[in-house]
Amino acid sequence: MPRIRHTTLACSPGCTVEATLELFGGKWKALILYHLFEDGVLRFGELRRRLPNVTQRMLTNQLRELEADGLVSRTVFPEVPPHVEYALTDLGKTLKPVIQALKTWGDRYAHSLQRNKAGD
Amino acid sequence: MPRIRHTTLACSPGCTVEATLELFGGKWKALILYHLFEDGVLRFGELRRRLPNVTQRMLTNQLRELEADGLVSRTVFPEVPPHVEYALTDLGKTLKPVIQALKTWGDRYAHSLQRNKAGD
DNA sequence: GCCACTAGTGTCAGGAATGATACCATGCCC
DNA sequence: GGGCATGGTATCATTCCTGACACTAGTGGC
Repeated sequence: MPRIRHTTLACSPGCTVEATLELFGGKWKALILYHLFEDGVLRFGELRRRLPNVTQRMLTNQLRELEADGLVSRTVFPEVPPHVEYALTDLGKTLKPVIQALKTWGDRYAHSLQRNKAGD
Repeated sequence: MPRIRHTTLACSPGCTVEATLELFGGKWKALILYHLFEDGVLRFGELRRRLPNVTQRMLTNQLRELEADGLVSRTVFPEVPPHVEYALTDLGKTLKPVIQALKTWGDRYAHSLQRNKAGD
């Protein structure tokens, strides 16, 4: 996914599908959004704990992109040690049905998938 | 997204979100699925015409992966010149609400996106 | 002084994803 | 025989994504 950068929005019909997908096509973005939907506001460290397989650098990266796309807000509290909170923006919250659809499908049909199961 | 290969399904809650995403995280898979939803059955060449920016190799590739995941069926007619038809499987059809959710969101909020608009 | 804590950043390297290009088979038409 | 059409493959190069690792700042605690 991501990995994916589209050039224009004026391509084929259904291109908005692609455009939407790019927003959370990043390897961990959907998961980040999911946790933010669950928990509301999360600090950087809390996110790290919820996503143990994600490198610090990757997490920062994905969060920055989500922020740049206006889906996630980043609030810095000028304290020591640092304190940063991440939350969904209003725009980000509108993605809830989309993420929900992904999760619903996954919960229901994940077992139907053949390929990745055994070897992977 | 692609490009993304997850290792286990038994990670965090919400992992099914990721798992689902991997199915059409490939650069063009969502678009392929979208066109199959629209048109039902499509020949290889018809898909190519609908996705002009996709290389032949990429299209083949993505179709093979969709087939491997059981979302798309491939029917070869032993004729000359070759004739191959692609269609959604029953499992593939269950993805409709998901793709629909992506499209609905995209149609409604695409204009709200800042980043990719101008320069990109 | 030394270490720890939080939220990062910088650099490097490996590998996967993607694109460009050329090539193949076969039957038909001229 | 030459060219066209369809649905691919093979090979190569490149770009991009991702991960590992080390490093930073400022304050508090020992």
